[in-house]
Amino acid sequence: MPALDGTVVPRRRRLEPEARREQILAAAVAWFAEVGFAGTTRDLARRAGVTQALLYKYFASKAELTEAVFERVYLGRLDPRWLDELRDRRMPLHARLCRFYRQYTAAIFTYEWMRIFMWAGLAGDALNRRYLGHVGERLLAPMGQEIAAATGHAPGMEDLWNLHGGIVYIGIRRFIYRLPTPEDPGPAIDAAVARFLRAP
Amino acid sequence: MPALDGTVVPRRRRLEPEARREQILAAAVAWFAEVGFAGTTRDLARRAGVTQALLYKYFASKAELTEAVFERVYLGRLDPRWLDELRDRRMPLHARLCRFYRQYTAAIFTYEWMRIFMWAGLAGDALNRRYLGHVGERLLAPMGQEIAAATGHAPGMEDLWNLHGGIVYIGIRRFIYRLPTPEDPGPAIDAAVARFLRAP
DNA sequence: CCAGTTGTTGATCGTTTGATCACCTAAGGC
DNA sequence: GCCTTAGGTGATCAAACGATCAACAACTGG
Repeated sequence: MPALDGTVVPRRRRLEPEARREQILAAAVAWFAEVGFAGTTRDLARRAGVTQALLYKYFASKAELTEAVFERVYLGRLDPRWLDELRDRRMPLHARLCRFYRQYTAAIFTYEWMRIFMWAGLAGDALNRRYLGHVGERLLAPMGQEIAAATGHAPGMEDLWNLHGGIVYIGIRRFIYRLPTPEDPGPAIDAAVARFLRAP
Repeated sequence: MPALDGTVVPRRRRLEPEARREQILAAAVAWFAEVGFAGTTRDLARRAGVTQALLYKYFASKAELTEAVFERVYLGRLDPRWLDELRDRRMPLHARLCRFYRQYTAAIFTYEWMRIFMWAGLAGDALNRRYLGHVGERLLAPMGQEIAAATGHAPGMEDLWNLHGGIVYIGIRRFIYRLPTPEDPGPAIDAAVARFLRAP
């Protein structure tokens, strides 16, 4: 089909199934992050640049598509090396905590992750609670052990959640409430960690 | 209409418009808090114990109903006396901050408020940002002045948001993520305030 | 160049949604 | 008791929703 400028503009572009599925999934992540899982498949298809019917060639239902969005967003987000580095006592505790939270926030302070995590939390998704259970047991608890070993005083889990929440709240302010926040959360993280360690 | 047990069960109960509107609004707050504003008017009506058509005798549209839910949830939630008490220097700073955050969390740590606030935040509601702007300018900023006056060192706004976020995150864990938290947030608040004031 | 494969589409189905209507009936004044 | 008022209901509409299907057309191998 020749366009006005003479170039050929095919109305349909055939993609390999893998590429097309990836394109739809990426659009779904962005779309559901913005409007939540109540967003319609028609608007999603328009945003992805495909027809609504095509969605159902790659995902059997809307539920299966949202499931794929969950997996994409959650999977591989927590780097197992973080725990090893948290426990590497060759480095001062303060530096380890700052490094961890800079890495952690670099991983989750994205528009897609923060918002989909919050949508899923409100919807009562189980994956959400499992993720936070993992954070508490596999990250915060060991972190508490390191703090106890270095300072001689073991913080309670509620103290650790307070440290964690104060830092994560930066991302909530920015991506959920769309309030202005420092471009780089690093200094705020350092200050929060310093305050936390200064206390007995 | 006589029921099986002989008592008269009127199929329709007439209520004064004020009482009926209040009943619907209360049900709407609870319902939208649970499932978000994408919840259907039919399910809401069933929950309120009225017919769906009746909703539209008291609210012109679903948008007007959600607007009323917003007002109900937001309005009068911030007590102006809190600011006065924060500035009352006859009491030690530490005690003032603890008292404030105990009152503040007592006001907002409810299933309805926390969840509707989060739903509205994700939806991009303007009332949400206005509320948090108010918190920053009318509560956190004066709080910073009091801390500066008492300790000789003025905290930055980002530090204050960190204190605030760490405490609010208790409510987020409980009502948004449905994770177990201490029944009484008081001790955690005291500890967070103590840590914050101990730092220079 | 052509035929077969298959990625893609427009049209459409049944259901659910917000919203409206004519009609019904409970309650209060006489 | 009766009649007027007004709170409440069942039925229904148009639009939007998730999902399906036959038909189309872009690419591949020959």
